[in-house]
Amino acid sequence: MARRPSVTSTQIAREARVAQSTVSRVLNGGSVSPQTRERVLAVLEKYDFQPSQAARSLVGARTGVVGVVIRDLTNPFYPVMVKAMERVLHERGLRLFLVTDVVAPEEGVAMLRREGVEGAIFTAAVATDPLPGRLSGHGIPVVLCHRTIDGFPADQVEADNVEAGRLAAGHLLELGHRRLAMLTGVPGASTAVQRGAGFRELTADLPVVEVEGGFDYDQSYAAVRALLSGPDRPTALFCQNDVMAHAALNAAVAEGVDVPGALSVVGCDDVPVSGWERMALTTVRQPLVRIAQVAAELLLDRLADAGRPPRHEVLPVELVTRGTTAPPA
Amino acid sequence: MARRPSVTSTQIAREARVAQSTVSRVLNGGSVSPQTRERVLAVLEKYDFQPSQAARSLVGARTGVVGVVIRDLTNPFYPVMVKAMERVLHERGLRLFLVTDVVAPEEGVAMLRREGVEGAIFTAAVATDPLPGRLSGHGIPVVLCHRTIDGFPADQVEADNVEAGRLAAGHLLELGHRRLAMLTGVPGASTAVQRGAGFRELTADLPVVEVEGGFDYDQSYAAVRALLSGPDRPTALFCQNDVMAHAALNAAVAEGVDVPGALSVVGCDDVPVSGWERMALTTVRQPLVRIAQVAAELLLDRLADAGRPPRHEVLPVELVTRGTTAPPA
DNA sequence: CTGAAAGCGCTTACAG
DNA sequence: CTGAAAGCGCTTACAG
Repeated sequence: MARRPSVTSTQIAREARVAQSTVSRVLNGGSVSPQTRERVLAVLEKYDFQPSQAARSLVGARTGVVGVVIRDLTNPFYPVMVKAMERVLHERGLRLFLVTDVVAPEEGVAMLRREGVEGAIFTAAVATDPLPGRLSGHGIPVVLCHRTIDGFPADQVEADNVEAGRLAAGHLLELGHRRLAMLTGVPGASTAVQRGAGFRELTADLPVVEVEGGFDYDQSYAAVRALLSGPDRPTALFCQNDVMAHAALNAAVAEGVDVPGALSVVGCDDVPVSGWERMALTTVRQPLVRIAQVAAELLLDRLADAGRPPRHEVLPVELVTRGTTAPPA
Repeated sequence: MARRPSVTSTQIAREARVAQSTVSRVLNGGSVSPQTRERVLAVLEKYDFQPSQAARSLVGARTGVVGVVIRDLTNPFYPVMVKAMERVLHERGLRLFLVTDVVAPEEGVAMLRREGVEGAIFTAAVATDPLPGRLSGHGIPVVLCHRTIDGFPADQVEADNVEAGRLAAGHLLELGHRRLAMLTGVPGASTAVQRGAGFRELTADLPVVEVEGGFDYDQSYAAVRALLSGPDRPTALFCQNDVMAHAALNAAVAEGVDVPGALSVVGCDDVPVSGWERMALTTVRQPLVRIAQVAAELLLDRLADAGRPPRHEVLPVELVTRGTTAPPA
C-alpha cells in the first residue's frame, strides 16, 4: 500500500560515497567533477533511479504541471486538441493534468489547486462559467482555448467563428436555399454565439428555424428527427458543430430523407470523421491542432512573463465542400 | 513563475490560533473538539484552502495517483475506457495520470515512477512490450486491460476475443461467403492474435486472404483500396477492429464497391460510431465500459491486498448484425 | 568542486 | 482533545 520510492537520492549518495546534494547536482546539471559525476551516474543507472516529483514540487520553484480542462473526452474533437497540447507542453518538460467532466466543476478547480498547477487551459468554458475566474483569482494563469469569454482578462485563442457562420450561410444561399434551419450548440458558449451570429448576418431577411442540439449527439439526433418529421421541413440545415451534423446525417437516414437530394447539411469544425466517404460532410474547417498549439504556447509565454498583456488570437477558417450540400430540389 | 500555495496549513493554524497539526486533523478527520473544528473550518473556508498534494504525497503513505497508459487517444475506443476508469478511480479518491504515445515508452515508465503512481493500467500492451514488466519489477502493481500478455504475472481483463473471431466467421459462413479476407491488427497484440485465431478456427478449410491494417485507419484504408482494386476480390472481409472496418467501408465507397451488395464487412468492438445509420456496421460487440471498470476494480483490489493471486477476467462478446453484411451476389 | 544544513508543506506518532 | 517535533525526498543557497 505504501508507495515510497524504492531508492532515494540519499541512498544513491551513500553508495556513491558523496553528499546527497552532489547527487542532486548531477541530476540537475550542477557543477560536479567528471570523476564524481561518473561515479554517481553509475549508481544512478544501477538502480534506474527516478527522483520523486512530489519532493521536487514541494521544494522547487515549480511543479511542472499544467492543467487542461476538457468537457467531454469522447467528443472526437478534444483528443486531437489534448494530443497537440501535450506535444508542445511535453517538449518543454511540462506534464499535463487532465480534468474531465467526470469530476464536478468545483471539484476540478480544487484539484488543480491541490496539484499546484502552474497554469491551466480551458477548452470549453462558457460565459457564465465561474471556474476560469476562480482559478486566476488564486493567481494561476488561465488560457481560454477554442471557446472564449468576452472581456475575460486572460490569453485566449479561437477560430474565426463568425466567419464560419457566414461561410456556411453563404454557401447555402448560393446554392439557392431559402428554407433554412440551424442546429444550435450550448447556449452561452462563444462558439455557438459567434457561429450563430455569422449565419444570421447573411440570412437576416429569411426565417431561420432554430433547434437546440447542445453540441451533443443524442440531443441533436432526437431534435433533427423531430424537425424532419414535422411540417415545413427546411431544405438546408446548418449545424454549429460537426458532431451535431453527424447526428443530423444519421437522423436523416432514419427519417428516410435524402441528403443532399432533399436536405443539405453543413457542419462546422471538420473533425477527421467528416472526411470519411460515408459521411462526406460539407463543413467549415477550423484549425483544430493549431488552436491547441497556440493555447499551449500562450500559456508557456505567460509562464515566462506574467506581466505581458493578454493576447487574443483568432485563427482563420475555410469552407470545405463535400457531398452533403446541393441545390434545393 | 514560482508556484507555491497561496496559503499553507501553517498560516491557517496561525490565524485560527491552533497548532498546524490540528489543522491537519480537521482536514483529515482526526479527533478535534467541536469548537476548535468550527474555528479552523471558518479560516479554511475564508481562504478556500486546498492542501498541497506534493506535500501530502511526500509524507503520506500513498500518493493517490494511478497511471493509465493509452496508446492513441484519438482512437474513439480509448476515451470511452479512460472515462469509465476515471469514474471508478475518482470514486475512491484516486487521481489518474495519463501517459499517451506522445511520450516515448521508456520515458513513460520513468514518468510513472517519478510520479509515484500506486499502480498502473496498460490498455494496449503487446507481447514484446517490456514496459509492464519493468514497472512491476519496481514493485508497482500493473493491470493489463483489453490487450493481455500470456503468462504475465498480473491482473488482466479482456473480451473473449477468440469467440469474437468465431462469431464473425460463423456469421459470414452462414451467409454463404467462401471468398474471405481478414484485415489484421498489430502483430503481437493479443486482440489481433485471438480474433485471428477464432476466425481461422471456423475457416480452416478456406483460403483466407490476410492483409495487415495495424489497427490503424490510414494503413487500413490504403490496404483495403489495394485489395478491392486487385484481382480475386473477396466477397467478405473481417476486420479485427472497428476502426479498420470503418476504413474498409470508406475505401469501398472510394473504389465503387457496394456494401453489402458486392462486399460484406464485419468489424469488432462496436464503438459508438458503428451504430450510426450511415455506417451501420455489423460487428462483434465487446463490453468496452465494463472492461475498463473491471480493470480499475482489479487494480483497487490489488492495492487493498498485494498478496492476492492474480485474476484474469474474460468478458463475453456478442454479434451485432446491422447493414454491412448480406449473402454473396 | 563538494558537503552540511535549512526548508518546502504536510502527516503522523508521541506526549501531555 | 491538542501541541511540539520528527521526517518524507528533494533543491538550493552557503561555506569551505
